[in-house]
Order: sequence, then structure tokens, then C-alpha cells
Amino acid sequence: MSNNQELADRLARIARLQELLGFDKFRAISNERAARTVEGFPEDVIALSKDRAALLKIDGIGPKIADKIIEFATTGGIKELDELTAEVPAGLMPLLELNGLGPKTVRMFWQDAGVTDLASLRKIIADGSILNLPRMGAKAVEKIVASIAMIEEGDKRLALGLALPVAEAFVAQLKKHKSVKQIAYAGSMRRGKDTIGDIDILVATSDAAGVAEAFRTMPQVRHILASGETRSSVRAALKYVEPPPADGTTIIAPVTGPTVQVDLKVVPLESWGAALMYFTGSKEHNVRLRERALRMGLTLNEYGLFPDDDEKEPPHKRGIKSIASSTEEEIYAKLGFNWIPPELREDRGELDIFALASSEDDAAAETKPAKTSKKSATSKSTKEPAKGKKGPAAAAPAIATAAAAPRVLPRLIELADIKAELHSHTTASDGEMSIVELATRAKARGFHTIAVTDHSKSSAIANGLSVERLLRHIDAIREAASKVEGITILAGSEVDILADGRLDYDDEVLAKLDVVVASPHASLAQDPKVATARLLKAVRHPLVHILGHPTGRLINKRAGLSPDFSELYSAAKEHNVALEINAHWMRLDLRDAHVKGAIDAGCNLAIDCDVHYPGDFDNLRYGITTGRRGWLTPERCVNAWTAADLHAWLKSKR
DNA sequence: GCCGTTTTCGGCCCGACTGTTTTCAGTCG
Repeated sequence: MSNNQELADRLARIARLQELLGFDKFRAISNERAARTVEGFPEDVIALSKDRAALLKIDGIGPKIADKIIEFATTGGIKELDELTAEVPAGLMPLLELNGLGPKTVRMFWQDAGVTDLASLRKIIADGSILNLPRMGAKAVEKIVASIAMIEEGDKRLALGLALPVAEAFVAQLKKHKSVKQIAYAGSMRRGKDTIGDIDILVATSDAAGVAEAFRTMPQVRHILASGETRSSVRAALKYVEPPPADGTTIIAPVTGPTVQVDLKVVPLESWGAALMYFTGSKEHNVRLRERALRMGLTLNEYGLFPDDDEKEPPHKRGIKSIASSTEEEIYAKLGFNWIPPELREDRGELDIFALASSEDDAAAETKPAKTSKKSATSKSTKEPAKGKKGPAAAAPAIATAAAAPRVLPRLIELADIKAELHSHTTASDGEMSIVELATRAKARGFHTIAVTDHSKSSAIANGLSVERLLRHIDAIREAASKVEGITILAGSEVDILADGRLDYDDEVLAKLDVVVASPHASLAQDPKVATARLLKAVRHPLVHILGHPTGRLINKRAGLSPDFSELYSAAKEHNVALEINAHWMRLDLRDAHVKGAIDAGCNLAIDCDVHYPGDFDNLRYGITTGRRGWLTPERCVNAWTAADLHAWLKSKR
């Protein structure tokens, strides 16, 4: 686990303990918010902790939390956390994970009924004494029992690549319903997160009952959890198709396999934009937008943007006309923003880019002045742009320096920008296609270049090539290149980075290759210091072009390496090595926050499909989404370069 | 615990839903 992740976990634990202990809830919220900030922070926070002033510049981090970060960096722990932990029975914390149980209820169980863990909660349910507690009726208990069952099944977040096809199938099916005016999936899926909790489908229709009925009766629906007039909720099968085995047969997951929760929400057509924004999130992004609305004398909810008149009843219920509601674009515009791509809506600087311009807009806004009771929420990052700083702090707080960036969001990478695949496997190692088939498929996608990069000798399990086989393979690639027109076929290798950082082939062999992708495949639980040295050695190797799946993580299966990313980024920039975003949905490695860090550090990135099977080209969308979440532009993605530029870069390392 | 272009105290985003209640607390997204 990375330092940032460990610190974020600790801060989040402090927040949860504070809630359980009945502290002021805003204190807990502050710790929780700091946890999310640290988690998404592109630089290693330990390195950043050497400069307290830089820490304090980060939005949401004040003196107390800065000290906790410094304490964690120097001692590896946080005393406050230990003290809070000692006050609460260890078994109580997992109860917070139960759906429908919040800190207030769990605290009440603990204080009033002596519940200390799941077992003692079960006991008061079994003997019925739970019914004597405040607000505990038969239905409430029934829900708790269901939540316990759910958590025992292991309710992990699902990889995007498993969930997205399910969502698309629902959308495609429901679109056929004639009454449907608008339909889209929203939530973290629309933002392109690497894992999702559930699928939110939004629909605007003139026949809510009919669409809900169609939704509940789709063939992949296994259970109906709730069904109302405007909301329905089901669990649907993941119709997950495995990559075909060698004999060409296709395995489809059985109907009893894993399921995912899908929620359908019916919204009024005139509120489509507001509802889509609201349900797309993120929560943090929405909070910032609503704070901004308040400063402009407006209020934003899922029905639209309204004048803020201080009445308690929501404006849409009083027939107040919205200022904007039907499209996302008009709502963002009224708030002084261009439309923000969903992948950026994480409150990681996407709103601050406009901050300088928007403070001028505030004065010119045609709406009434903000009320005195609602304080301005202008973030720290809108203060003076950081300038003239030296040392680690100068590069570190990307969030804090966002105001210094141009006032226009970058033009993010798109699927159509990709013109080259630089990481692919053939039957020579563990792929399914011949060189010619691989090249033909790449050409059909409009690519100008494909690099054939089979595994190196140490990857025995993947049928890695000995030096002799590699040399013959290079000849075969050259021959195929002369046969297939309209695409450049490059001879490459995905070379193992051995545990000590040496590469799996000698330099004279590597020098014969057009493209070297160096990737870690074994020893993926290494100590971070060792891992850093290992990857740095590969990046500094003069013949390496791309660092492949740098951490080796597998989503929900393997954490992978936790190198010091700041060092990795600066080495990659210095040695002109592209860092890979491996587009396979099981990897997505680098992940979004790392991409942002690499971009801020000035690195180039590669988005590659690591093609083994024909269908693997389709994983490109996940790599693109991950790149967009990391603010990747086509200029910084080697796969989006012209053939001339790409080939010149590759040759520059020969 | 953080924050500030009415600032160093007194606030802190918004609404739906649920289940328990007869007006609301707690949870969720």
C-alpha cells in the first residue's frame, strides 16, 4: 500500500472513530475530507511533509491535520488514532459498513445495549431485545439482517470492465422503449473510476411505469430489491465473457454467478441536466458547485439552479422557475464554468482553474448578492499562485498551484486520438494471434503503427522467448512488415524487469529492437524502497522506451508495487521514458492519480492494450478513461503522436 | 477541524427516503 493510501486510511479511521464517539460532526468531516485529499494526491505525501507551509496550502488541510501528516511521516503512526482506537471496541467499526447503519445508530447500540461487535448485534436481534431500542421497529431490524447477509457475501466494488457492459446493455434495451426521451448511466461509472459500487441509470420518460416494468423484467435481472414510481433497484447478472481459451470455445458466466446492483431513476425531462450532474457526482464536486451557487445568490439541487430566497421549502416545489436545468452545459455556464468532462469531476482542481476568472464573474453576476449568513467558500488554491518556491514543494502541491494554470481545461485525450499500439503479444509467447493478424486488426482500427512485444525469457509461464527465439522472431516481424501495407510493424519486446532492476536481455540484444517495453512481472510484493530502486534502474536504462504496467497491480486481486512515484516521474522525464497506462480493465496501471502526478511532473505516457486476444483492443476505452481522469492530453500520449514523431522518439534511443 | 474580499468566531450543501413517529432523526448519495 502506498504511503498516501496508508495515511488516508488512518485519517478516515480517525473520522469514523470521532463519529462513533459523538464528536462534533464537522470535525469528523474535516478528517474525512483530508483523507480523500491525501488519497488522490499525486505526489508522495511523505516527501511533501518536509515542508509544512506547502501542506497548509492544500485545500482542506489546516494546522492540526498538517501536524498529523508530519507525525505519520516521521513516526509511521498517529498518536491520536491510537488513543481513539483504545476508546472503542474493535468489533464496533465493521458495523458502520452495514448498509443503513450510521454512526448514531451504532453508537446507540453500543451505549444502550452493550453491542461491541457483529456477534453481540446478532444476539440482540435473535432475542428480540433490539426492538426495545429507540427507532428500532420490525422493518428496521429486517434491513439490518439483510445488510449483514450482504456483507458476509463479500460486497466488493466491481471492476469497471465488468460493470460497464452491464450498464450499456440496460441502456440499449431501455432505449427501445418509445417513451424514453433521455437515458444515460451516471455515478462513478460515468466518471470512469476503475471500480464502481453500483450502476445508476437515469431516464427521462413520459411512461415511468412502463419503463420501470421493462427494467425489472430484463433477462439479466436476478432479484428485485425495490420498485417504486420513480426509483427501482435490482441485482443483475454480470454477463461476463471470459477471453476464449485456445480451442476457440466461449465461456459465459453461469446465471448463478456474481451480480451487481442497478438503480433506475426516473427524472423530469426539464431537469435532465441538473439530475445528470447530481447523480454523476462526485459528491465533492457537487458540494463545491453548490457552495459556488450560494456565493452567487443561487441554490443548486437535482432539479435545477434556482434563485436562493431563503425559504425552507425547496424551490421546485413552490413553482419557482429555474435559471438553468435542462442541460449540464447551461448549468455550468450560469455558474461561470465551461462544461466539465465527467472524468474530471473529483474536486481535484477542475473548478479552481476557473477561479481567477470566476471571482471577476462574481462581481458582474446579475443575481442578488450572496447572503451574509452563507460564507464564501473560495478555496485556498485561488489565493496567490505559488511562485518562486524551491525544492520538493515547488513541484509537489499540484492541487495548490492549479490557479496558476491556464483558465481553460486541457483538451483531454479521446479514443480517436490513438494511432498506435505499442504493447502486444503473438503466438510466439502467450498471445492468440499471428503477427499478420495482429497488424491487420491494428490497421483496421486506423492505427499507423503496431509494435510486437512478446514476453522475454524469464516469463516462462507466458512462454517467454529465449534470445535465439527472439532473434528469429525479429526476422519474422521484419518479413511480415514487408508484406502488410499501410501500417508500420515494429519489432519489440516486453522485457521483464528482474527483481533487482536488471533487464531480462543483454544490451546488444535490446539494441536490435525498435521498441522496448520494460515491465515488472514477478516479486510484486517488494518493499517500496527496493521497488523504487528496481524501477528507477529500468527507467534509467538507455534502451528502454516504455515502463509497462509500472506497479503490476490487479484490481481487487493484487496491490502491486508501491514505489516512490515522485522519483519515478522525475527519472522518466529526465530519461525520456513513457509511463504506461495499461488499458486492461483488470490492471489500469498506472491508475488515475498516478497519471495526474506524471502529467504534473512533465512526463509522457503510453496507453497500451497489452493485446493478447483480438478483443483486447476494445480495452482501449478503459485506458483512455483512466488517462482522462489523470488530465492526459494527446500531446503527452505517445500513442497519439504522428507516425513521424513517434518513430523519431523511438529511434532517438537507439 | 477548517475557513475568511462583511473573518479569528460561528458557521459549515441539498433533498429524498425510510421508518419511526405524529413532526422528525438518521442515512444515503
